Amino acid sequence: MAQPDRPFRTPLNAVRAFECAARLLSYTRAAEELGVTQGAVSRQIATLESYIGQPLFRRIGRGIALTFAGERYAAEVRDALAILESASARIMRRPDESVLIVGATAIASRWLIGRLAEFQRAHRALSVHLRDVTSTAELHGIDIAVLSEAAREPSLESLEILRERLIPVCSPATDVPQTHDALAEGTLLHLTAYPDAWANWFAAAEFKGAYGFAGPVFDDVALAIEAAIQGQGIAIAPAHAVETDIESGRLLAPFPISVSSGRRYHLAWPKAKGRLQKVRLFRDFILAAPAVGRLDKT
Amino acid sequence: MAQPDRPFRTPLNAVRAFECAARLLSYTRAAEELGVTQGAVSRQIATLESYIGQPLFRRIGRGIALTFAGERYAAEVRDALAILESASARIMRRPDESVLIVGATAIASRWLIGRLAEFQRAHRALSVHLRDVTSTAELHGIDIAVLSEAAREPSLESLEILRERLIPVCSPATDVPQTHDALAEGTLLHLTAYPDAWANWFAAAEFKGAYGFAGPVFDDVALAIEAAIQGQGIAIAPAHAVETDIESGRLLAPFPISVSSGRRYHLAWPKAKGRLQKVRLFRDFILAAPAVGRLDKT
DNA sequence: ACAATTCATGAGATTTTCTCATATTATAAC
DNA sequence: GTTATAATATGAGAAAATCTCATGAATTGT
Repeated sequence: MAQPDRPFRTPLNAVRAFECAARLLSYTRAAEELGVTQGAVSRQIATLESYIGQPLFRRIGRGIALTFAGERYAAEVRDALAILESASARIMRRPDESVLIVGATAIASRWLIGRLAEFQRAHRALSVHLRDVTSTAELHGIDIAVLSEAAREPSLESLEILRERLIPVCSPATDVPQTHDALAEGTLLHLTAYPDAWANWFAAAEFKGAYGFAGPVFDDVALAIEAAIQGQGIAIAPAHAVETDIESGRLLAPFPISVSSGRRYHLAWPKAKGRLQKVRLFRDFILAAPAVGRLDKT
Repeated sequence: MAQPDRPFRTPLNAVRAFECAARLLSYTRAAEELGVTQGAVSRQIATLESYIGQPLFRRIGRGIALTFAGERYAAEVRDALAILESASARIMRRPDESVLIVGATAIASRWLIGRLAEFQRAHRALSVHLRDVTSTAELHGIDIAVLSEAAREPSLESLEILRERLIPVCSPATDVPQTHDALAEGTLLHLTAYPDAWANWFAAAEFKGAYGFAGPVFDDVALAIEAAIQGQGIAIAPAHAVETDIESGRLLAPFPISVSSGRRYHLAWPKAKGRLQKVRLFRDFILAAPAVGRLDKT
C-alpha cells in the first residue's frame, strides 16, 4: 500500500548465476561451480532475461555466447559482485587480535598519548588505535577505554586508575609567579568544566586575599593548556593532562599544591573482551604505570 | 565433488535487506520498503550476521544502530548494489531508437564512411555506430549491415545495392599513364582477393600485349589503396572503395574502363528490425543515394 | 548416420523465505 | 514505579522460490 507499485528489484541470485555463466560461457560449468544442476542455472538465467526484457546470451549451436548487451551487463555485474564479495571477505576476518582499540575522553587522551607510545614500544606486535569516547555508552567496537566515569552496565567492567587533581601551570618563558600574592595578581585562566577550581586552590593554599576572577574562561581544557603554554596566563589544569608538558619543559607548575577536582578516571572494558590478551596487556600496563599516581597525592 | 568444499557465497538477498535496514536504521521501515514483514527482515539479517560471523547492528533499546564493522560493510554494500541496479536499469532501457548500429566489411566501410556523414547530417537525432562485420552470421546486435553476401537465413532480409567493379587508380602526383601501353609498363599493384583483376581488365580494354605481373601483391585492399595513394604504383581497386579518394583528388582513375569483380554488395538486416524507423531511414537513404551506381556501369 | 555434448523444459521434491502470532526488551509518560 | 508503546526476536506453519530429475531438442564432430 505504501509502495507506489512494485519497485522491481534485480533478482540477485539470478545475477550471480549469470555472472558465473558469462565468465565460463557455459551453463554446465557454471552449474558445477555453483554446485547446482545445469537446469537450475538455465532457469535462473531465464528469470534474469525475462526481468531484463532481452536475451543476455545468444544460443549458438550447443553453446552460448553473450549478446552485446549481455557483455556489457556482465562486466558491470562482475564489478558489483566483486565489491560485495571482497567486502564480505574483509568483514569476516574477525577483529584482529593484534589491533587494540582504545577509547578515551579528549582530556584523558592528552595523558594517554604518552603512555601509548610506551605501550607500543613494549608490544610492537600490537597496533593501537585511539578513538574519541565520552561515556561508557559509546564503548561498542572499543576494546578498552579511559573515562571519567565508572561502568554501571553489567556488561562492562571498570577499575579506577586516577583521581584527578588540578594544579596551576604556566609557561616558563613568562613571569613565573613565585608567591601566592604574585599568582593572585597574575592572569588566571579559568575552565568551564571546573568552575570552582581556583577558589578551591586558593582555599587549599590558605590564601585570604582577592585574586583575578576576570581572566579568560575556556570551555576546552586543551585550549586553556595551550594558552598557558603560549604564556597567556596561569591555568589550573588536571595534573595528568599537563604531565608531558611539564616533563618537556613547555609548562611549569610553580606551586606544589594541587586540589581534587572530584573526577575519577577509570579503565572500562566490555566484560566480553576482558579475557583478550591485548586487553589484559593494556590494562596491566596502565595499572602498573608508575606515573599514574605521581602527581596525585590526595 | 569438484568443489574443494563449499566456496561460501554471500547471501545476496540478505545483503539487500541489510542495505535497506542500514539505510533506514529500522527493520520495520526496511520491511515496509521491501514489501515484506518485519520478521522477514529480522531473519534475513540474522542470516547475514551469522554468515559474516559478527553482529552488523547493535540492538540498542527498541532501536538498532550499526556496529563499526556494519557501518563500513553497509557503505560497500550500498556501492555494489547501486552498481547492480544501475546496470540493470540501463540494460532494461530497450535498445535506443536513436542509436543505429551499422555493420560493414572493412572495404565496404571505406565507401560507407562518406555516406554515413551525409546520413548523419540528414538525421541529427540519430547517432550512428559503425561496427566491423564480415558475414551475415555476425549480425546480432546490429541493426543493418553492408555485406558482400546476401542473407540466406530466414530471420534476415537483404537487398542488393551495388555490383562491385574494379578500376585502375594511381596517385596524380606520379607519372600517370596516358595509354594502355604505358599502364602495362607501370608498376601494377595486385590484390589477393581479386587475383584475375588485371587480366580481366586488360581483356576488357582489348589490350593484347604483356603487362607487369611482377608488381606487389596485397592481402588487404585498404593497404593497396594506401600504396597507390603514396605513388607506389597503379592499383586495381573496387570503384566504391576509392570513390572518396578520387573525389578528394588523392587518387586518379586514368581510364574509364572498369570490370566486374563478381561481388555484389547487399544491405542486410534482421527481419525483426526491418520495421524500426531508424533502420528504414538508413535503408531508404542508402538505396536513394545517387552515388550507388555512379561508377557502376555494368 | 551416430555418439556426444549442451541448453531447454515439465513435473514434482526440496529448501528457503515469508507470515502470523507472540515474546522480549527498552523508552516514555504518567 | 507502573503502564502504554514501540521496537526487535522467535516459534510454527504456510507459501513461494528454487532445485533435481528425467527427458527433449539442437548441434557438433567422428
